[in-house]
Amino acid sequence: MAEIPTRQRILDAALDQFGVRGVEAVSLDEIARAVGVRKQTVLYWFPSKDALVDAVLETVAAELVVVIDAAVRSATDDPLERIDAVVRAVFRPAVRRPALLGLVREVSRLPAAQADRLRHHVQPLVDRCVEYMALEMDKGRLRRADPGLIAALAYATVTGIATEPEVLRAVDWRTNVVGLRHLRDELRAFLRAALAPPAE
Amino acid sequence: MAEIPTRQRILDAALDQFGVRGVEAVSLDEIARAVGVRKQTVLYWFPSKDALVDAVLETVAAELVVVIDAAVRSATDDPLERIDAVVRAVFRPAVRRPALLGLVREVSRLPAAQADRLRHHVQPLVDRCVEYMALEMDKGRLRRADPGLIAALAYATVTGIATEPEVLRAVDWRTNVVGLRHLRDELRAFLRAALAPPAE
DNA sequence: TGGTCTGTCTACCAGATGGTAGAGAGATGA
DNA sequence: TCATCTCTCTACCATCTGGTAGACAGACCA
Repeated sequence: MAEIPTRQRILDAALDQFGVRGVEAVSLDEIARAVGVRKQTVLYWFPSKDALVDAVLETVAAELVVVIDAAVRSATDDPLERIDAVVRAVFRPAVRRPALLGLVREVSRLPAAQADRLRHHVQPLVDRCVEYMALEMDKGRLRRADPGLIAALAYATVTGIATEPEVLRAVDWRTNVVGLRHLRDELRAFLRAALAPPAE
Repeated sequence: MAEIPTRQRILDAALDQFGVRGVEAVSLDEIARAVGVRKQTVLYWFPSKDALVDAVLETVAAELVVVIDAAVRSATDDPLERIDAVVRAVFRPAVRRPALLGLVREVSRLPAAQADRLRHHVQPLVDRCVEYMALEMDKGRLRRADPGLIAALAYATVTGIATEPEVLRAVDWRTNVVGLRHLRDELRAFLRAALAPPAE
């Protein structure tokens, strides 16, 4: 069994903790402890906490872009199908590892410089998405609305439901396999209804 | 002009900071500074940081319950109108003061005891909402789906869009009055489409 | 053999953190 | 007048924070 290099293990642990508890709330000592190493080893691989945050953001952004890109490409031409494919692709990793989207959410609390860097990674994806939606609205295959805000709203729905298990507990939802599939299907139906053009 | 008592000013400042930056990331010193008082004065009014967090959660929960309750009562019988009324009622304070819903979101990072306390406040509201939705689905006035998950999804959409200004910036949205009204209307249309029964 | 390079460590440090102890100023009431 | 109560303060404290300096052990290389 090949062992995972220290640097990667630090990145993993940092992603989990930052994403779940927030960047400011997590100390280098805690990350080091989770990895089974001393704080100074963390500082050897990443010269400062800021550098570590940057690296984590970079990997998350890259990963998300790849997953979403693949999903978009794999789906049929129909926009509702495409959106569906993206939801299915993002849903599993996101719910299994709330830290992933949790970290994306964390951006709004980050200092501007770091937020900008992450945005820089994701912006092309967003732009393409908005353009695409505008086009499909013109074709009458999506409900006519402000494409930018629609994209933001869809994002908010998916991210919110994936990062707030507490809310799901409040409505008595179960975390098992059946519950997961049920949630995913409700999410897909919800988005589909929200985005489909009105039946004529 | 009557001056606001210290205790209240501490609560206000704490709500803003906790909601925007996260509970763990905010120190008592920072709150004290924002109020214009020493940390020990904060600790005089609230014997510990935990006690302060509890108090803030309590006031937020109470406030939200009142606002939502009033909106529900003021609307007509139609469920889509009711939901619309709630969105309109929550939207203004939420977007003006992102800390409000930000703090609700913060619950998923809180220790279990505090999360439970907040849930205890909000649970009756949630239960009533879910029951009501189930009823209206039976009447065919809401799209048939799992009422609990639908409630959670609608919540995720509203909270997400109100607490993540970064996302709105990514789609080039403007924070002015026109932008605000536009956003509110798109949000209402989005939810309406997601919740309305399919046109027959 | 000796020297350099890599990765982890121990030993610190200055500053911030949540919290305790108790002084002192002003109002209130006997 | 004196005592008490209410509120805010200064002075501390142990612990934790991100970060520096440098020791040390093993691998690689001449």
